[in-house]
Amino acid sequence: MAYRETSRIRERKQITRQTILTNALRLLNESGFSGIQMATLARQCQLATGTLYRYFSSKEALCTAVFEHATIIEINRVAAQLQQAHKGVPERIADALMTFAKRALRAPVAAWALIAEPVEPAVSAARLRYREQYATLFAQAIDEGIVERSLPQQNSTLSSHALVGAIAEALIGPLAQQNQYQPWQAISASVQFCLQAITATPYTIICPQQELSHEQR
Amino acid sequence: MAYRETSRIRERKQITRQTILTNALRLLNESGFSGIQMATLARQCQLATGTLYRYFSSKEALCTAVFEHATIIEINRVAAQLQQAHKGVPERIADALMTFAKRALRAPVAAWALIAEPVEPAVSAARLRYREQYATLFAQAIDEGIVERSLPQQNSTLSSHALVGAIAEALIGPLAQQNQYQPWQAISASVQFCLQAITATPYTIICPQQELSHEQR
DNA sequence: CTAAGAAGTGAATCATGATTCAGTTTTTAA
DNA sequence: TTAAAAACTGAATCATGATTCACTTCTTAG
Repeated sequence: MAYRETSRIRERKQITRQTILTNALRLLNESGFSGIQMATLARQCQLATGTLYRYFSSKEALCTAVFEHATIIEINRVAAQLQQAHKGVPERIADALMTFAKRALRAPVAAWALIAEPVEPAVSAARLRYREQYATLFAQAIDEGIVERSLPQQNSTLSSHALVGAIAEALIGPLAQQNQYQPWQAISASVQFCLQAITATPYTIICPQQELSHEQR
Repeated sequence: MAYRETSRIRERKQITRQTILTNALRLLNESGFSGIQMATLARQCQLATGTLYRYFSSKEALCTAVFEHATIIEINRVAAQLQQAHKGVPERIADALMTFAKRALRAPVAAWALIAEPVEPAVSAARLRYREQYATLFAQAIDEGIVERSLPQQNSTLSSHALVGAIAEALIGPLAQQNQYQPWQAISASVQFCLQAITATPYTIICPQQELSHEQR
């Protein structure tokens, strides 16, 4: 017996892994999953292609990890909106949904990659986990709302899944093919739909076009 | 001497060519240029892969032709808007720009493919011709407007190119990466910008959100 | 310092999809 | 009916990018 992994090595590997993910994420933002090529990625990380396979068993596994890495970033943004202490739960949820949607529309290549780009089955499976994570987050907020009486009694797990499904649908539409409505219309309608669904009262959201026409006058 | 191409054969070849383009266009709408595979396309057309090469010298040439075919469809839509006899030129141009933008947002995979998907150089060159065709169309309308006095005197060629550039920019932004604004905001602002640019007077467009909130009340 | 055990390397191999081409079928004019 | 000239075919070949693996370098415990 001689070599044994030390914390120094563990940390170094952690950094290398992070480097790979960061560079892959940049490629994802530039041209989607199809833009991630093992040789290119290795070069950008200053590693040999073989080394990538010491960190990820296949390109599919790598793409899945990138997917999850990107998702965590988005999740954190949404989580931040859900934690605004000075606002009520319904408003926080509306903010979170809007943030989710706006970020998707602001980085559409990445959003398209995360939501609609045709990918291998393993990445599709990650998509399901991704929605699950969002649902969990929203479910916590809903539970909070129920406790503070700003939301009526309800099954928070069910509500949160419905909520994620509705907002994703509103984004998949505009980003993919077969929708009949327009992006912003779909988003505001969805947020309104979601909020009305969980508050069980009418809910009006501020329309970005109103801000625009105000500025221009 | 014996075989000589007859009109019967010429027509049959024309139909085959059209079949290829139609099937390729469907693939384009489904998953962009990367979704067009020679073997798949040949199968869908009930042809051998080699036959595709009798009609198009390479996949690149085929993609270019598909690009142009798709473009012609879009051009015809825009042209139809520009020909509405009962409306003034400025309104017709606004309608045409909106149509262009809306269609792009309604078929974003195709729009992304036509406007932003990374493609071979020959297809990029087709993009320039595509913009040129739009410019020509708008230039004709502008000239008409000048004659009927609904538009002030101006260089219609220059104006039309500026107009196409502005609206494309407003679409490339939302569909690609680095923009700061939202799709509908970008479109309405661009159409407003374009109309104000060519009419030299304030111009307000109807905001889709207003229709929405009206419906929902 | 040394040898076991990893980690890292990159050229060789494999898989996928574009392209070619030798052979087959179709079409035409005489 | 026939032979020239296409048109068509699809298996073979080529190109690109993922994956492997024999080898080298690094790290650690003794």
